[in-house]
Amino acid sequence: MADDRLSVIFGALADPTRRAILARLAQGSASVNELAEPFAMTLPAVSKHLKVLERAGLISRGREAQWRPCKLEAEGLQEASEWVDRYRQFWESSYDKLDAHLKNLMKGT
Amino acid sequence: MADDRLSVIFGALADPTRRAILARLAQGSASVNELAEPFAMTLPAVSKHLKVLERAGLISRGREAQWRPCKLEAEGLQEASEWVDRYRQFWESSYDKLDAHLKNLMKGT
DNA sequence: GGTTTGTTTAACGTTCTGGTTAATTAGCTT
DNA sequence: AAGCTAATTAACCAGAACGTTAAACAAACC
Repeated sequence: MADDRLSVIFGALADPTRRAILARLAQGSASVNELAEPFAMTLPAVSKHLKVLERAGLISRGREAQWRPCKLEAEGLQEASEWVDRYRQFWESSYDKLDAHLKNLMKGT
Repeated sequence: MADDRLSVIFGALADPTRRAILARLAQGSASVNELAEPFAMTLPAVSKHLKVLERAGLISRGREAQWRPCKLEAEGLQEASEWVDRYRQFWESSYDKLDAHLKNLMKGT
């Protein structure tokens, strides 16, 4: 994967485990063990995912005794959103959207 | 990369060449050769990128004589946007945002 | 039918990813 | 100091990603 900001961010989002970690962190900070718990993989694997997320600016890691609490970070998400949003006008006016809308109308009657 | 919808979409976006192709297609359909022109890579490489984008539902490809015109497709972009938007409330209320806002105010005076 | 133009497929090499196990670091507890 | 718990690092492996060149396919053109 290329190492420019957006590639790193989207690359980080391109994994279901990492997206699940973000979803979990949206409800509040958690330790590595807590984050790892739902997954059928070893701790080092999760640790690597966290490093990827951190590099992408999607999480940050603190330090509290021997725990390394992770929290969701706005920066990366915001950058991703800003990029995608540049295309919003495109799909909002697209035929697909119109088509879906029409189908919905017909289903309703 | 995992093969679930979102991973495929974000994976496709995690490459500057592919994002550049999407940016180009936002201004209208183009043939493979036209799309390849700005890049310092061979045609087969571009062809592969297009296949990735197609698989992600970010573009579609038609057929016109020996040309294979590509056009931007709303579907994939929309899905990406919907996912990211679930976190919008998060970063919009974040300290970072507030901080940036305050800095802006101070810069303005 | 042969050539030219546009594009894809095949085969291959290198680097990156995502996982493993084993060893290590860091900090608390006794 | 020894031992426990939390987490990371190191070394390794299989498979995927991204590029190459060479060959094949498709459709127009002479």
